[in-house]
Amino acid sequence: MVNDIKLLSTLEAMTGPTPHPPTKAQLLELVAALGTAQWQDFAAAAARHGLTSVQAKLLAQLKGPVPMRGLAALLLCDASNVTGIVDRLEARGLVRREPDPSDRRVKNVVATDEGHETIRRVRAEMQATHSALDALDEDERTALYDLLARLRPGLEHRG
Amino acid sequence: MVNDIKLLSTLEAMTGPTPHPPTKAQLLELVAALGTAQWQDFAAAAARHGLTSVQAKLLAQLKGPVPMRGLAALLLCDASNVTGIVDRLEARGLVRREPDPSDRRVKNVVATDEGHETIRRVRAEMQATHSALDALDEDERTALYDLLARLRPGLEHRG
DNA sequence: CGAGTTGCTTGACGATCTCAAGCATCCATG
DNA sequence: CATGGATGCTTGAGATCGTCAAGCAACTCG
Repeated sequence: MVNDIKLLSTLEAMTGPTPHPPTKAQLLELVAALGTAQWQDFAAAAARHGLTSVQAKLLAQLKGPVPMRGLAALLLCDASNVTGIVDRLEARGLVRREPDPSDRRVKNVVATDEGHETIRRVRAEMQATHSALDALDEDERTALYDLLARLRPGLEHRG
Repeated sequence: MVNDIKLLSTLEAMTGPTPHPPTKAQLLELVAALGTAQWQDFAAAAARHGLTSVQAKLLAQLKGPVPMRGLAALLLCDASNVTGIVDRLEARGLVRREPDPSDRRVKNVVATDEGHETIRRVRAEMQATHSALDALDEDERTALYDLLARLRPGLEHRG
């Protein structure tokens, strides 16, 4: 593919010389470092609102009503763990437990207005992440998005 | 920059049509999802070796001797927290505390041979991450590396 | 109806995390 | 040198997070 040569040289011109293609290990390390940095940015923003990162992560899942069991699946943890997290969020009025009309065993968790507003602010206050993305222009963001989208299938479908 | 147009069209040719540039929110969500997936891949690999993710993360920092204080800075947590984590790693022979020759207050933490070997295996067993990266060819990996490297400054230098 | 399954909670226990206190060691200033 | 203030680490209290086992209520199927 001839264009790939151009792509490579273009990027080298933008970012300084790339010492040949990166090792898989180097790429892995970079991905890990950025993932960690972004998570800490998220945790810090959540802490400013008196939330732990786990509480904020749970709150972020609540676009609609979600049963406890579903939250456990989303967070990849035991259902009994979700009970405690929701307890604390509910005690602060950020979340509500509603009975499921079609199955009386199920309790659906819903974010209150204050809950929605809080998680919206947390996302908005991830300054490090926002400013990092601002360093890219529109074409670069598109390129990044496409590359990351190609990584998704491999990472999500796991045992 | 004329070349960016070529870059964009090249990537579109490789990845299929992109429905216009992604929202910052979409990109953010994708980055978050992949960061989470990679972290869980890491945690699962660590668990197979009887390590918690935090223990594995600490072990991953030990290319050389690092004082307790330095570990606290790297992990962005309180020094008293590091004490407990190192205690448990030391009890399993993965890590050693050595006195610092130039400052008797300091204890340097060093990975034992078994510690190095364990973290090496954990990295090698991150199957989901490895197979995700295998989906990219060499030029794409280079492009991804360069784009991520440009994100680094914004994310790392934080207050 | 009865046996098995599923959804949630509870209790026990360990790991992680922070804060306040404490001890030993440095270091800077007099 | 002496001493007061930093600095590095540990300890203990207390909260959250995470798992597992056990229990109860409700659903499902025969």
